[in-house]
Amino acid sequence: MSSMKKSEILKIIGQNIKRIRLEKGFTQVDLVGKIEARIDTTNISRIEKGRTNATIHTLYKISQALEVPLSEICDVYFSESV
Amino acid sequence: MSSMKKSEILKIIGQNIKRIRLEKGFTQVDLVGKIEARIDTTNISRIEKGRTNATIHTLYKISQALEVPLSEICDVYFSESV
DNA sequence: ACTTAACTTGTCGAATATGTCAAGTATGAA
DNA sequence: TTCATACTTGACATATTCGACAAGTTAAGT
Repeated sequence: MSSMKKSEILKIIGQNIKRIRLEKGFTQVDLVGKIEARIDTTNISRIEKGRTNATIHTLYKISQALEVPLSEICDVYFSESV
Repeated sequence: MSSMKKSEILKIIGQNIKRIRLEKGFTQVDLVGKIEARIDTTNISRIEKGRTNATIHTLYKISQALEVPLSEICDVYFSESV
């Protein structure tokens, strides 16, 4: 399990975001409202679905809205055997 | 310190990567050689310098080459007071 | 001074992320 | 059924990433 495919990474990131968002009881619209920086539900939906390879700044904005560290969103398993 | 500017985030991410890379004694060329996935030193340099808003997949590839979890690269301080 | 290695930076083209808008789906309540 | 809320998806325009190549810079060693 040395390196995951791109689609797998994106899916995991998206699942992380959706899981945290639901745990906190937020809707996608809530997230958009919580941050001054521009972002919209279309993109959030696509990221949660793993359909888009988000930039780190977009993920940072989402982490701010979710009130979690960016690193929590980026929590993808790691294997030492590269 | 509720939300950092885009340029600040990118700079921190870049510093993380460069610090880890140097700690491990790798050159940028080393990194490129360590992963089968295509990536080049031009982009690594720009990311380390905070000049480019990298996608999560690119950062993942770099994390693989650095042999650290993606979340370590994405370690940006978090403030509860959003 | 010269060479080499490591890194930076500019440019180019192709691919794609993002915001915006519109339309569609799903669910639940009245 | 009707309405509202939440989410998804497609299309479009704009901006930017990313790989590539070339050229420039910096630092260390001989």
